Order: sequence, then C-alpha cells, then structure tokens
Amino acid sequence: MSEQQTSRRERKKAATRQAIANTALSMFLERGYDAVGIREVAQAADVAVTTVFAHFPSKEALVFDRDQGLQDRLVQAVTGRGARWSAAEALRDELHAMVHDLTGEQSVAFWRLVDSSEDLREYETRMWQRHADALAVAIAADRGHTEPVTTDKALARYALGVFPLARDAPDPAAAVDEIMDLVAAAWAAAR
Amino acid sequence: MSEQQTSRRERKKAATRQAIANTALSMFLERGYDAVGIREVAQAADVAVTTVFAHFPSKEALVFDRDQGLQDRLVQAVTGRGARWSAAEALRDELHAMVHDLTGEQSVAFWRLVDSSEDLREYETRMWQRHADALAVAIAADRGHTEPVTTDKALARYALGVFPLARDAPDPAAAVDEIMDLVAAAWAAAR
DNA sequence: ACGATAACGCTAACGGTTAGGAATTTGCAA
DNA sequence: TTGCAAATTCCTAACCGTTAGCGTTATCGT
Repeated sequence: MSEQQTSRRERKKAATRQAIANTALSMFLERGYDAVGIREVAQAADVAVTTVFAHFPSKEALVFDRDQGLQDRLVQAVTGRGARWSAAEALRDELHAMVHDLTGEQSVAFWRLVDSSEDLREYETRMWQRHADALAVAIAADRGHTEPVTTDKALARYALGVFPLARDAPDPAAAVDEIMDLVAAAWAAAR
Repeated sequence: MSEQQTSRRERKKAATRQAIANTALSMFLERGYDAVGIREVAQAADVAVTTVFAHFPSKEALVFDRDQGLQDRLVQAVTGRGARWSAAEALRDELHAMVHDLTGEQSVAFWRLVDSSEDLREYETRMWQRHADALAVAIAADRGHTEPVTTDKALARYALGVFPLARDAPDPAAAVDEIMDLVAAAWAAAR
C-alpha cells in the first residue's frame, strides 16, 4: 500500500509522532479533552511542547491523527470504481462502509470524546470540508470538468454532510440512504 | 417589527455594545483583523476587556455583530410566505435577495475582511450552520414534522451552503440558481 | 571522521479568554 | 428622598494554545 522507504530518521520521527498521539488520546479519554493541557501531554510523552507542535498543527489534530486515510477512501471510491457503477452509487457504498466503521463498537468512546468538546466538533466539521474539497475534484472529473464548478463542490459537501448527521440519527445506515437519495436526485438534476 | 420596550438600562447596554462593535469593525477594516488586539479595541472603545466579552462571546463575534437578522429573514421566508408559493420557491427568492445584499457595493470591504482571516471564515461557517439549524425547524414544520428529521436538516444545510459558494463564484446570482436547482430536486425527491 | 541538515529542547513571550472580586450605576420600593 | 438588590462595568492576574528565537543532539551522505 503505502510502504515508504524508511530511514532511521523517518522511523524515529514517525515513532515520536505516534507516541505523542497515543499518549494524548488516552489522556483525553481518561480525563477529558479540556482537562488535559498541551504541557501535560508533552510531559507525559516525554517531549518538549514545541515538539508536539512540530508534529501536529493544533491540539485538536492530536485527536484526529489518521484522518488522511478517510480522504483517500472517498476519492478512491469515485476515481477507482468499476465502470459498472455510477459515481453516486459507488459513493453511497463507500459512505455506508465508512459510517459503519465509524459507528462501530470500538469507536463509541472516541466519538463521545469528540462530542464532549466544542473545539473537536468544529475541527471535525473542518475536516470533512477539507475532504469535501478533495472529493469535489474527483466528482468534477467524473462529470467532465477539469476543475470543480459550483455544482461539483455542492454535491461533494452534500455527500459528506452525512457524517455529522448520521451520527446524530437513531439509525445511521438509514440516514446514509436518506441523504444519498437526496444527493442522487440532486446529482441527476445537475445536467 | 422588533420594538422592544427599552428601559434606560437596556438602552445604555445596547449603546455600549454598538460602540464596541463599531469601534472594532472600523479598526479591523483599517489595520487588519489580526493586527488589532482585543486589548486595543477595549482601550479605543474606552471599556474594560472584560466588558467586551460581556457583550460578545469571542473576538470574531465583534465582526458578525448583527447576524441574528439573517436568521430571522430565512425563517420568515419559509413560515411567512403566501400560500401561492412553495417553501422551496420562497427560499430561493429570499436567498437571491440576501446574496444580492451581501454582495452589494457597500459590502465589498466587509467580505474582503472576512476572507482575510481564517478565524473569520470559520466563524462564518459556524454562523450559517447555526442558522441552518433554525431553518431546519421551519422546513420540518412545512413538511409536516413536529421536529426536524435527518432530511429536513440536510435540506436546510444544502440551501445555506449557497453563501460560501456564491461568494466564490464569478456570478453569484447564477450560483444561487444552480444550487437551488439541486435543492429543489432533492426536496422533490424527499417524499 | 566531518560537515550539513533534520529533529528536538528550552525559555519567553503573545493574544484570546476567564475567574475573582471590588466599584458603580440603575431599578424599584419604602 | 433614602435604601437596597440587581445589573453592569472595572481591574488584576492569571490560564492555555501557540509561536519565535536560538541552542543542542542525532542522523545522513560523503
């Protein structure tokens, strides 16, 4: 998959990054996001505060460590689908799978943590928006545009609006279908 | 419209609030948002820093002073429309008017200021989301729900996604129609 | 081995924000 | 008018995320 050539330097850097993120997440889960300061995280991970910010752009990013993978999955679903399915169908399938993953048993504590903090909820919103911008490029290509027009951007945002809404909904899978029905209708109308 | 009974206390409080917001906005426009600190604003408005935060929950809120009116317009457009138009049509008209206002000649400097700051752009996003939550209630009522279901919330968000997108678009009015076509199609599909 | 560079550390600060508590103003009734 | 409660403002001192400046250590290529 993503086997990079790893020099010792890169391996150590990655290890430090992971150690920081792991330490931070377990502290947040145990004592609450707001109750744990960056200085404490740094001390517990045995690094300097400046080192924390050398690896992560903000405190919130410590929690959403590995979110690049989500973006890759989304873009891949549209660009790498078989010719048998439409982009909207492929996206629906992928969103179902992702929502299933993100609402799974072992993620409950994580999302409870996110819900507990205004900052983290905001960061999540921005994260999906970032991913939506990447998805918009894939959708634009699918619809024959070299760069995203307003409609492409709108469709990408609508689809990714699933996550915040599905997490609130009593039946997440049903919410995905509900929303993707709307998106499919909008998509069909955009010709 | 909104003529509240104003005691002297309330009048003075409102005056202080306005004075702070006006001072802050003109300073931001003149010297840039990031270059002006809260302590400076307080000093220029001749109040204490704590007084600023007694009237506004954050620095960004100083800029988007009167945003409650926008929410009122949106909700009013749906709930107070004549029986002749559908909710989607009424909303499209109102959004056209609002985008026209917000892109008008005298608003150019204001939005240039917003665009200049990451914090302000984020705050704007959150603002529209707040308003979308209120609009979702009106849409839910229109569609016969006592409280918003997933689809209602989604439609409200889709419609209010107009603003960030329209401001980027070369032809804002056309962008409104583009997006409201999508929303109308989604709305029609949601039955 | 050695110079270049990346990673890390330390200190001190900046800027938004808040707690604590005093001082002042307003509303209202005696 | 006087007195009292509530609302508003003020001041000080901090807290916390974040960054700049600069020195130290580890790793890489040669």
